[in-house]
Amino acid sequence: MNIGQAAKRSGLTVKTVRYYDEINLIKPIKNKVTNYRQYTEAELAKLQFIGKARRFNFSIKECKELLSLYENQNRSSKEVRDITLTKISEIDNKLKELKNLREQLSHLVTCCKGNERPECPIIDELSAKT
Amino acid sequence: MNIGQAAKRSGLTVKTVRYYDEINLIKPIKNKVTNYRQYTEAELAKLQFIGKARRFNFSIKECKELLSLYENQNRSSKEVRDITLTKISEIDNKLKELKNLREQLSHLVTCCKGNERPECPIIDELSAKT
DNA sequence: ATAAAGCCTCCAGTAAGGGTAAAGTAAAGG
DNA sequence: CCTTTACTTTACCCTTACTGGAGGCTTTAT
Repeated sequence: MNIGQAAKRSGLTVKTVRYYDEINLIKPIKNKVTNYRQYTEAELAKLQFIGKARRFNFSIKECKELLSLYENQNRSSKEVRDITLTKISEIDNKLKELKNLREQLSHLVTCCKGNERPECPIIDELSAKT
Repeated sequence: MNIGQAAKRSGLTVKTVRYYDEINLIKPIKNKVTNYRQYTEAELAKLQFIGKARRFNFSIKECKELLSLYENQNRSSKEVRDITLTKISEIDNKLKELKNLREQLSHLVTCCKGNERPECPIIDELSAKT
């Protein structure tokens, strides 16, 4: 199938699918005459796989690893699990950081009157010498 | 003072300070002879202000707004507060999204045996049609 | 006098595509 | 058969917020 079909059926944009070809993630064969990309059902399945992995917040690099495990019948489920655990721990770090930020910002907000006057504890905090 | 001093005292890198000049965030005067950037104490204070705002997760664009409020003696604290509230709500959205992802991934991990065998519920999930 | 440190500009790269343009190709309608 | 419309191609610049490096001045220290 052409790239438009592959994109539609995978829920990705044509741009994205073309990008995945460019970075050697999923390279279809090309029609020698028209120079159009030709996607097989197997390649479509990989596009769908990548799309889902991306939605799970895996980076392209991680998607590449997962894809090679997906294609490898001799994989150990441990490898997949380890990548996932690493991702979870990254998410945990990000969560901790964001919670901390939220805490600090919301503290500042409660201190600020939010009126027409210029006095502002938020600005004061941002101006404070560390 | 020269850029090296300004960078050191603001806790930013020389590269970053130069970048802030380039994007018209904080533009020092330049010595006509040596072409060196010359930072005043007031500009240093702004660099410190930006540094802190960035650490609070404000984007450069938001830093620009905050900086103009910082410099405006007629500001209303409400404006500052509103920017901060918007930032908090963005953080909340991100938190929600990350918590959701974490939930799903950790569920998958508990389903996966993580052994030497190839059967893997994580791969299966990523392979599943939508 | 010379070497090291500091400064300058310009160029390229990062993640993961998005936007647009010019041009070739295909399919449908008249 | 011709035209219009839809699809595809490559190529280039844009995004965020910098970071790194090359090559070349200036200042400072020895």
